[in-house]
Formats: sequence, C-alpha cells, structure tokens
Amino acid sequence: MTKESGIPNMDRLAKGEEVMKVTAQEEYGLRCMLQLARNFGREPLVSRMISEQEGLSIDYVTKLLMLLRRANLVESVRGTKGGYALSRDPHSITIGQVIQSLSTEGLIVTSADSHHCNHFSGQLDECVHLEGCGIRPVWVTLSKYISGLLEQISLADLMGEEVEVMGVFEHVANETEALDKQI
Amino acid sequence: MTKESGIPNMDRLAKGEEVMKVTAQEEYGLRCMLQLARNFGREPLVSRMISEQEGLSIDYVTKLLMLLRRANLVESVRGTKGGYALSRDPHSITIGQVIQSLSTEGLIVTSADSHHCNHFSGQLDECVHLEGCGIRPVWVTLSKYISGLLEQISLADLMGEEVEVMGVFEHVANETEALDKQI
DNA sequence: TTAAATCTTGACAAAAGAGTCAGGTATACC
DNA sequence: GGTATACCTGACTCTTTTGTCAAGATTTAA
Repeated sequence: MTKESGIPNMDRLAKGEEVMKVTAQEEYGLRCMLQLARNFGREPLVSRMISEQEGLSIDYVTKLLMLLRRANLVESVRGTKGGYALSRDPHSITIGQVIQSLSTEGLIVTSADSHHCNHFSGQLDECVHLEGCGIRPVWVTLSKYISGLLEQISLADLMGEEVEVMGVFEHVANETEALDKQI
Repeated sequence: MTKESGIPNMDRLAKGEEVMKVTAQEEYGLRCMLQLARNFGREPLVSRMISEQEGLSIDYVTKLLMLLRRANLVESVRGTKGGYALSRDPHSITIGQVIQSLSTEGLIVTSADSHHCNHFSGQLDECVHLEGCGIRPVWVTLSKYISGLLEQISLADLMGEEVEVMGVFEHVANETEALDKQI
C-alpha cells in the first residue's frame, strides 16, 4: 500500500490516468441497444434512424445489430415497415449481456485456466506464472467488480436522464460491495 | 435493476462473460516491472534475464522497458554490467502509474471532455450525447473503481505469493469502497 | 408484377496494436 | 585501442479491429 491511500477519488482521477479499454463495438453497440430500449413497444426502428441518432454509418449500425441479433438480444423484420426491436423487455436485458455479445474477447480472470491467462502466454504455450502469479489478483479483483456491476444494471436503468442514471449507479455500486463481502 | 441482483459473484462470473481489455503492453510491461521490483537493491537486471523469466523475446522486453524508462519508472545502465533497475523503491510505485505509462489510451471517464467521449464520436466531430449520456455513468463508475484500486496498490504489494497478494487486495478493495462513500 | 424500402452477408480496405529486426551507441575489461 | 556485452532507436511486418461496400433476399403496397 502506498502513502497515497488516503487521497480522495477526485484527486486520484485528476492525474488523467487511462486504463482498460472499452472497444468501439462495445460502446457503439450498447448505444444502439439503448436506442432500441427507448423505442420498446413501438414500431421497429430502422437502421437509418439509429444511424442518424448516433452519428454512425448505416452500414456500421447494421453490422452491430447483426451481432446483437445473433446473440438473441434483438429481433429484425425485413421489408418495408421492417426494422429492429429488442427481443424482450429492457428491464430483463443486462448491460453485461449486451457488452458480452459485442466483445470478441476481454478481461475475465477467475482462475489459471481463464481466457486471460491463456491469452497472455508470451512466446510459450503456457503462461510462465500459471502456478502462482503476483498480477492475477489485480485482474481478478477488477473482473469481479466489473462483471458484478454490469450484471446488475439493465438497459431500462440507463433510459433516464444522466443525473438520474448516475444515482442508480451509486446505489447499485454500494449493493455490489455489500454482496462481495458476504462471500 | 434486474431480478438477478441477489445472485452471488461466483454464479455471475460462471457465465463466462468477458469484458474490458487489458492490452499486451500493459500486461507484459507490468510483469517486467514486477521482475525489477523483486530484484530491487541488487545489480541491474539485463533484458535477457527478464525475457527468459517471462517467456518473451528480448527485443520485445527491450521495447517495453523503453516505455517504462521514458515514464521515469525505470533506469538503465549501458554496457557490460549494464541492465535495468527501478528508479525508486517498489513501495512508492503504484500499479496505476505503471499501467498508465504502458497504455496508449484507455478507459477513463470523469466528464464530457474526457478521452473516452472524445474518442467515440462516430462519424462526427463530437459525440452526439455530450450534453447527456445514459451510458457515461457506466464507465464513470467503473473508472472510479479501477483507478481508485490501481492507485492504492504498489509493486511491493505484488511481490509475495499469490495467496498473500490476494489477501492484500481484499483488504484494499474494502478500503476503496469506504473511501468512495465518504465523498 | 413491379417498385421501393429494408434487412443479410461476405468480402474488402483502412487503422491500430503487437512484435521483430538491423544498425547504432555506450561501457567495462583486457 | 580492441572486443564483448548490453542498451537505444526507428523502421518494418504481421495480426486484429474498425468500418465500408456491393450484391442479394424479403416484405409491403400500388
């Protein structure tokens, strides 16, 4: 532990450190889902509309929606009057499910045979540190928190104004922590 | 919030969701730093040694150490008897500092003018949602937690056996949460 | 039956990230 | 001085990710 331990978040963040990536597919795909969530219950939304509202090309939106459709989160209707719609209520779709269906691979570390440890094996077939790794606890801790949080938030939770949504998060973040401690 | 809210972590993680990336540079660079940390106080460590211990090519290790040297985390000595060493005590180098110096760009969201919002602007110059974004709270919440955690852990904290290190993390994770709630 | 609107698909091009290579510079030791 | 060891650097290649394109299939409606 370092002497900085007592510095409040705002100070720590002010340093501008930037770490851990969200891919374009995850970000833009989630935004498309939010458009569909806001449209839930109405006529299907056409890709041109989403494209305009998100500042993305129609073709790209199409590609993202295809990924989401294949994950059964979205349904499509062809032809005139066609378009896209969520395949179920936005309350029952977590952002974890959305992000996962959009990410090729990513961070998740729970054990030595996890994707992360297999992926970063250097020139060898197996990571040198499989049997004991000083760094794994870093990613394990972050993974737990991240997936815990993402599984607790639904698309419906993101549909309000930003201030309200932020409130939801503060509440859920506390719940997640409480949950973690029980285990 | 979804009905899954009460499911313990292990169940949530078992689904195998994989989200948010750690780049190769971050992972391997951090490992090199850990090698240097374990060698702290002794003769400088040559890149060949690190290369062998990590299963990476010498050239690649060299490249990573160059990034770390430019961030003033590492010092190098040329010539016979040369090598690399931490530029200061492993207790005073946080993994946040390490990761940051290794990452080209990544997730950090604290406001509308953050890197994240500038980066994901689609075809336009500015993100459509700058004035109010339902998704930003997701990344803001994760960013806070991640950078909070990374700034509280030092290289020295990672030098022990994996089980011990995991213990440190459980302790620090709780502290971070407590800290967040004060604000 | 034809036209218009819209989704479907796979191939492709552009950009970013990962990792290698070759030629150069500094230091220690004989 | 000469030689061996080791760092320094930028250019280059390979792979993955991002985003576009073109040709096809389905549905509605006139």
